[in-house]
Amino acid sequence: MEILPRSFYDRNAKEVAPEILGMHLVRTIAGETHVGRIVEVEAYLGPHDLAAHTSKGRTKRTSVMFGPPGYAYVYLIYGMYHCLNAVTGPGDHASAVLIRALEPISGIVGATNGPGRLCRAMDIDLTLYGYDLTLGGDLTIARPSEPGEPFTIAVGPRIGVDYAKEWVLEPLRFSIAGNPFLSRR
DNA sequence: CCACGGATCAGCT
DNA sequence: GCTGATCCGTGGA
Repeated sequence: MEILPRSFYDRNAKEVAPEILGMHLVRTIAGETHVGRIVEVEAYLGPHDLAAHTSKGRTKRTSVMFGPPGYAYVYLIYGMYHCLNAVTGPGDHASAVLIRALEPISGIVGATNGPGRLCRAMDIDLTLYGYDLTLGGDLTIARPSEPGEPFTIAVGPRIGVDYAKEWVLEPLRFSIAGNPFLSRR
């Protein structure tokens, strides 16, 4: 199992997003390891992308995205759910990839087909805001040692961004075609 | 200070 | 398909 290095994240979110499909999200809590295969993601490109949180400028909430890539951007949505992103680049480009769905591999309890649900199942909250994903610590992303079955990548518009004007239909949602653990819709 | 709304989900009709 | 839950970041006064 190879921990993805910072150079993996140090590219445009549009390039990183399809390549992160099939990678393993590894969460360690109190010595227990939970592993899920990433099957659905969305790219948020930067301040010019009206669907991205960084389009509102640099704030305390979004500050981690304005820094170097390879860190976790976790935020609270609708007062009840957390969402996990990996900050991408290049450099301090203020872009990120949202992890939307996982296929359970080991140790996972609860549903993981949706960004809010997977954070609940993996016990991901604001304490992991800004966590370095390249350390191989409590939260990391790794290339599985077994490549697994080849898959087709499905592309479509992002979910829940109706406010984003001309960006609503941008094909920035990537998923493993036909995977049974995709989020609904 | 106060008001607003969201990168969601579950439950009901 | 529609709505309520639930709360903090954000922006305007």
